[in-house]
Amino acid sequence: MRKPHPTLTPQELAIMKVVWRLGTSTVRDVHDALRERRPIAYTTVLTMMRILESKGYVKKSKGDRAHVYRPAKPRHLVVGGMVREFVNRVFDGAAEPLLLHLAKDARLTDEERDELIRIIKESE
Amino acid sequence: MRKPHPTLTPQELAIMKVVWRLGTSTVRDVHDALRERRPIAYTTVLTMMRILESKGYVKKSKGDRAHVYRPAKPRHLVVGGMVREFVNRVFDGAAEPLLLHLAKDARLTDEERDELIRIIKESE
DNA sequence: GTTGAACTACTAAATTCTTAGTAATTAGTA
DNA sequence: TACTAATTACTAAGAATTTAGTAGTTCAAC
Repeated sequence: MRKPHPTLTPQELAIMKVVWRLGTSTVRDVHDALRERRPIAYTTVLTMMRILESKGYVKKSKGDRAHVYRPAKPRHLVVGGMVREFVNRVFDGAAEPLLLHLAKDARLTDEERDELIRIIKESE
Repeated sequence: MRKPHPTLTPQELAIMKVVWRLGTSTVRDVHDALRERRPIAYTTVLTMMRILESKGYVKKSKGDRAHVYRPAKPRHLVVGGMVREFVNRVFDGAAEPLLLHLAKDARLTDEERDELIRIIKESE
């Protein structure tokens, strides 16, 4: 009746950000990292890791004591998919309006502006 | 326990796209427009319109026969909010990585590229 | 070897989102 | 007036998402 989220749900993403940052992590590592920002139960993180594993976003291997997780898909690929999904859903697939929108009110440094212009010119 | 969607849910957005496009519409108008793309029940649209009204995205007024709806918030404002939420959630608030990502694989025409560069230069 | 801490598997419940049905109302028409 | 078509209000239910508890296992230390 209702479609599953086509990419990462908000909480899945929050977990994956930590997994990508740490490279290799146990549930405890991820739990510790998340708890710095908000209260969350250990078993909640465990459940999310299990879901992420079943969806193919992380891989689990036998560690010394606890299981060791590592990302199964590189960050840029997954985030790229999320960007594409967003552009499709909100802008009907047209990236340009979003680019314009961002370019207008993003606070960019001179260096960032230069780099961006360079990349745009290269992209033809 | 679970947070409500901070902006428009996917189906709310699909409805709002029609409402923004038509400017003034009845439930039937929106239903007809949506049905061109996918099967959906009249009462489903009705329910969504009621939700959108309660959330303040559309306004209802007495029409000749059916209620007449019109957008309560301009498209660019709502979409802007969605972009901001996305940037916050996925890129921790930094617009630049998203801009770079889009600039790299957006298929832009020469005109679009020029316009974009002009806007970036103006934005300092 | 027993105890305790850490960890996992399994289960479950609250909430949101999506979809739609049923009954009631309204207005036009035979 | 009685019937019909359109519309609305109310209700509901299934799937997805998020959160976490309970029971059981494993490993290390005493």
